[in-house]
Amino acid sequence: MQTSKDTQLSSTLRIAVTRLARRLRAERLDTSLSLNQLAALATLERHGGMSLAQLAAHERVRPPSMTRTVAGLEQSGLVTRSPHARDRRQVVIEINEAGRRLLAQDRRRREAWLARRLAELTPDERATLRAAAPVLERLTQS
Amino acid sequence: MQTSKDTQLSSTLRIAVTRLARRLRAERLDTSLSLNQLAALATLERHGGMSLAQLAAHERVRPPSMTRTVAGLEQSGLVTRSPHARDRRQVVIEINEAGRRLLAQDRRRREAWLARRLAELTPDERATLRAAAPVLERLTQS
DNA sequence: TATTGTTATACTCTATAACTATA
DNA sequence: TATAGTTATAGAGTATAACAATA
Repeated sequence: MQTSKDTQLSSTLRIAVTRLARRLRAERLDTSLSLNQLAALATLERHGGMSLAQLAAHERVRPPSMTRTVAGLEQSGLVTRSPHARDRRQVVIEINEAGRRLLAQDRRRREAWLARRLAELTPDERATLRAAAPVLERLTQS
Repeated sequence: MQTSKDTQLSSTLRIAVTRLARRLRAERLDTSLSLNQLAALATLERHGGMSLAQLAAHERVRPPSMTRTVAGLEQSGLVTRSPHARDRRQVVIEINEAGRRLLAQDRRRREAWLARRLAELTPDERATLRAAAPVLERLTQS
């Protein structure tokens, strides 16, 4: 019974989470930045400055691809590139203030969409989601 | 207060759902099919047979792109193409048994990963998610 | 004449291989 | 000699434009 219930929970949760993520993704206003550029920018914000190879590894792309992605971000004035203090082969890439502003804007837009959907729920349903949110977070950390 | 809490709920939920969806996406074994082919196949399973133009509209791509996507699916033996009964300009694309089996396999794999994560939670946490799953589903329908 | 689907062609994004500069 | 990053080039995947078949 427990097993059968969890199989069903896996299924329902997978479908709901996948669809909700797709809707959220579609809400980006962006237009000028590609999804990959946006993802790289978010990684730089979250983990701080890093070398091109490290950033490429984070995003699971090859260094040549990241070279182009970063070039675009730099041209848009969202990141800075500076030589590594000790190893002059390396380049340190960091998000700047404009980059942070853009990410904040993007998040606000998606969260505004979600907040409108949440407002259509009953208070009980919202309470259920408030309880579930930290559990969903834990799922992604294991 | 309510507003502030919901702002936070939007934020937490957005992050958790986005990350969980990314992990689930990464679990596909697939290898041979592209993500777009997989998505088109799932649409055919969910909505039944349809013309190429209808399928392209569903997947938000242009007809020439869908021509190629469907060609790959047909070559892999997962869909059938047959002329429309009345309008011979149209082609009806349908998923076949092999296509359904492949989708079921793919889902089982992702759900197995999720079930393992769920098994690591406490019974209370699982109960919380069971209550939340239908609410999350409602969110995507509004 | 309008519509469905395909073919021709170009653009974007990614990859591997070759190259430059540093270690 | 090995490593970090860039440049050269090729392979997916998508798009618009032009075309063939049918309505």
